[in-house]
Formats: sequence, structure tokens, C-alpha cells
Amino acid sequence: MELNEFVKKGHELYLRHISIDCVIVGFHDEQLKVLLLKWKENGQWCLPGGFVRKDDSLDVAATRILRERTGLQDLYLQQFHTFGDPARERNKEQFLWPRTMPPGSWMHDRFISVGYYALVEFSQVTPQPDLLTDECHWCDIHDVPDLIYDHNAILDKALETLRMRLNDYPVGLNLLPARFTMPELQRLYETILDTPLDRRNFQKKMLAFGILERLTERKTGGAHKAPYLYRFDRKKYEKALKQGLKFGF
Amino acid sequence: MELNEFVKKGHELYLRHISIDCVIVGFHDEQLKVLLLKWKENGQWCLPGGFVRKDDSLDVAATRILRERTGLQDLYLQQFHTFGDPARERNKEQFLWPRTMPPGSWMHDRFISVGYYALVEFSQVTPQPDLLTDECHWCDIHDVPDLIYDHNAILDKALETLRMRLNDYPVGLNLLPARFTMPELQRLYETILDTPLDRRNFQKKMLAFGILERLTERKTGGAHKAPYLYRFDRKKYEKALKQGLKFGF
DNA sequence: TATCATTGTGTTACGACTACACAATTAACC
DNA sequence: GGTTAATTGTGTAGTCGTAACACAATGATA
Repeated sequence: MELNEFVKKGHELYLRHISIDCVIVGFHDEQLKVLLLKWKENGQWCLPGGFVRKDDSLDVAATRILRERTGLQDLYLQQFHTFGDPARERNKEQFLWPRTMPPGSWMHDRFISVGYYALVEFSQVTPQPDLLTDECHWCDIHDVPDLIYDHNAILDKALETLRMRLNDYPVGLNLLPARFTMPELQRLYETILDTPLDRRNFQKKMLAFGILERLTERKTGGAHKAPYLYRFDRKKYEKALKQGLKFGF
Repeated sequence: MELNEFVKKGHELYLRHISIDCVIVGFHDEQLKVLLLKWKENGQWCLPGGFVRKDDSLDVAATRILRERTGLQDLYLQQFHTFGDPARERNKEQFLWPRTMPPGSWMHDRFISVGYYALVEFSQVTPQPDLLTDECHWCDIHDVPDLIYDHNAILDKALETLRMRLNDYPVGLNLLPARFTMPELQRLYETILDTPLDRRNFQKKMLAFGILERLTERKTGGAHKAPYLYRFDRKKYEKALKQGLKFGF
């Protein structure tokens, strides 16, 4: 769709007042990363987002938005909060281009935004900007700049939710590649929790859940002793999820 | 506001496409109760709900709705999920009265509904119906009838969320009267978790958090040994909340 | 005054988590 | 080729928290 058509006909295609913002989280270089977009005109950064087509559910809309930005079909997607403060789009005018989106355009409406976060495998993603942006990059969560509207608050809430969920959801399957080492898994948890963990106890705890399978193969190429590779045992993973896990971090 | 005015002018006053549904939870007779409303015309039951005024935040709107139904100013209120399946209002027409809300009325729009749950002290509530309903009652959560739209699903999700939160939030302060006995507190937890707990271990665990204060007074009138009364120590309660609790049920 | 359901309390056993050390491996360096 | 440095793999002892459990005291009721 063209930008002009989008601005002109958006209000016919999408539900008014409702938007979706996505916090797309990846893990790389021992750090959590989020996908950010750079606004075309003023260079400000924002979270990937979009709108809800008149016949789409929220989940479907979020899935579409994520697919457009990442190229991924299947990803772990969780709605986490809906943001509806009338002041959340403070200084909105400064982000809308008068020629393209003149006052009176549906883009000037007040929006309630449904927040989703997605956990993705970093290497599988090919970031793609949308109609309103010309760059799409991963950004270390410690280096996130000022974002438009209340997007910093949305990001914070997403990460807070992710940390809470860490106790009952094994994020490794979604954030790590199919085969990974125990130290990699540990770094992931240490990064999210922002605290160091004991190697041996971590391994014992993880293996105790019985959702990991150790392969005979080891990961070579590193500068030190080659660690074993692991992968998630899908069946046991699903089963354990249904029964409810208690990580207790 | 009159019903007619509400139907005629609602779309000017409220954000379109957006509603709020509330799961108001109380505790009485050793059971969890929810507040339900009975539709005027067809006698169907539903959750209390409402709409968002153009200048109100979601939280403010939810607070207003809850105040109108319960008479309470301050209550514990949590947004828990937003429901946006286009099929969620299946058979909607059957709940709208053609004479009052003719086709074309804003009430026929598709609505995205933001779900809130509230924990209230049962005895403080004076249930009040709204414009569209003529009854407002507490209902035991085990006896909830078929509700309109997807309200049963909304209720289930709220209770699921409540159960999850039980591990990091002490619900007693909101659901019990100011002064209560340890057995009463235990019944509350047993009811929510739907599992029996050991008296002694429960007491030890609760007291270990240091957020309860035992009064010298005992509760008399029961047919047996008079149990001590307790109350929450507000300061320690707030402090513990900020630090994060781990109940571990 | 006896009864009965319920409350208040402490100890022990078990299991989970924490802290901790040494041998093996691998690439890199000389 | 031998040495070095960083990292991985593994087990045990101590501590803490949790779970299981029994008996004396109370207070209304009969």
C-alpha cells in the first residue's frame, strides 16, 4: 500500500482510535535487543506498530505487523498491556507531517494502543521499515534513545512483564537458536534478570525440568573447552508448560 | 443520564469501538463472588461495563464504572487483558433493542474491550444496576450462568490472572474486612487456589512476611474457640510490595 | 458439666537451593 | 610442541525453607 492511500483510506480500513505497538525482543552478543524504527522526516525512533483491520482480531493484527517487520511467520507473541492515557501521545503533532497527514486526518485521533511483545530468534529476523519509517534496527535495551509518545513506557512495561513471566515460562526456546549451549542459556537468564547466577546450580535447575535434551555434539570454534549443545524437547516442553513450571528466580 | 440520550449521544461522548468490562470480585461465605448485571429486556446476565469518555484514561473510565456499580471510591483495580476478537460479540443483535438502539446506532459497532478486575470488600458494596440493566447481584463464581458475548471468557481470564498474581500480591487486604482472623485469610487462599492448605504452615508463612499485625482482641460469637483478629500493617505492606513478595503457592 | 468443633502452637523430616573446588579441554601464544 | 589462560563439566556438604504432623486450650451448645 502506498503512503498516500494509507493516510487517505486508513479510517475506512482500520478501526479508529485503536493501534497496536510491538516490543520485539531478541538476544545477541549476550544482550537483549529490541527492534526500533526511525521516523522518516524527523529522525525520531519508535516501536513498530500498526492498526487493526476492521475484520481482524487483535492477535491477527499483531501477527501481521510483526511479520511485516521481521519476515517471521511463527513467533511467540503475548499481549501484555493496553495503554490509554489521553496524554500518551503528547506532542503528537510534531510527528505528523502536515502535508501528508493534515489536521482532520484520522491519524490525529486519540489512540488507545494495545501492547504486544514478541520473543524472536535474533538471527532469523530481517528488519524492514514500514511506510512511515526509513530505518529498522536492533537496539541494545541499555542504549534505547528517547522514543516518540509513550513508547519508552511501553517498552519498560514489556520488559517488566517479561521478567515476571520468567518464573513460569521458559523463554529460551523462543530467544535462542534451535541448538545452544548451557552457558548461552545462562547468559540469557542473567541478562534478563540482570544478576549473575551460579553455573552449576543453574545447570542443575534447568536440567531438572526435563525439557532439555543434550546432544552428543559440542560447539567448536570457541577459544576454550567446547561446550555441549542442547535443544528443547518439544513434547516435554509443551507438557511441562501445561502443567505449569516454577523456576523460582 | 437518560437511556435515550445515552444511545443518541454516546458516540459524541465516548471513544468509538472501545469498551471496558469489569470483573468485580468479592469474598463472602467462604466463596468468591462476582458482580453481575441482568439485562432489562431479555433477562440475560453480563459483566458490568461501560465506555471511555473522550478525555478519560482507561483507568479513570474503569474507576468511574466501578464506582457507579459498587459505590466505592477506592478499590484495587487491575487491567488484565484486552479482548478484540471480531467474533467476541457473537449474536450481538439479540442483546440490542431495535426501538432504542436501531441498526446504525454506535452500539452496533464492533467493540474492543479492555478487561479490568477489581478486588473489593464484599460488605462495603451496594450493587447498583446501570441504564441497560435492572438488577445487579453478587454471584458465586461456581454458579455463574451463561453470560452475553464473550463475558464468560473474560471472567475466566480474570480469575486465571488473579490466581497467577496470588504469588506476588497479598489479596487479603483488598478482599477481607479491615480486621479478620487467620482462618478467614486461609479460607480465602484455599478458595482462590481451590486446594486445602495446612493450618500451621499457612500461618507461619503469612506471618513470616511481616505484613500482618495481631491484635489483642479475639473474634467472639463463633461456636468455638475464639480466634485472634489480625490486620494488615499498611507501612510494612507497602514496603514489602515494592520489594516484591514470593508466596510460592 | 460434658461435648465437640475449632484454634494455637512446636518439632522433625525431607527436599530444594546455595556455596564452593578441581580436573578436563581447547585455542592461542611462545 | 609445550605452555598458558580461559572456560567447561561435575559432585558434595551446609543451609534454608517447606511439609508433615499431634496435642492442649477454648468457648458455645446441649
